[in-house]
Amino acid sequence: MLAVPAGRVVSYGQVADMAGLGRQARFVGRALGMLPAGHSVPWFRVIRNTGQIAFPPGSDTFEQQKALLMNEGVEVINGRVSMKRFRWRP
DNA sequence: GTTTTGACGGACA
DNA sequence: TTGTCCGCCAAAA
Repeated sequence: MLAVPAGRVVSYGQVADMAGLGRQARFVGRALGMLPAGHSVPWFRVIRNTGQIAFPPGSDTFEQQKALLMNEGVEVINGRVSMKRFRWRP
């Protein structure tokens, strides 16, 4: 499921692979953008493989996601999530 | 049926 | 680890 633990972020490819889509990460993004307003999917925890948010800095969605991630305890710097914390053990 | 864009991924510097 | 370039897949125009 798209249930990602709080304080943890997953890349689109991760979700795609988990959903069985394979390398269709784009499909995931499209599906998320197609989600209604009352969705129960933590889309804000879904970021790119590079650790950068899939939104241009300054966008409303970007700020929203950034705030949510920071709220979860994820370090968001310069519109980028410190994936060093998700690579190997800290 | 063909072309373009996209909430992307992986490799190289 | 971060930044940049190329390439892959599917949906929309």
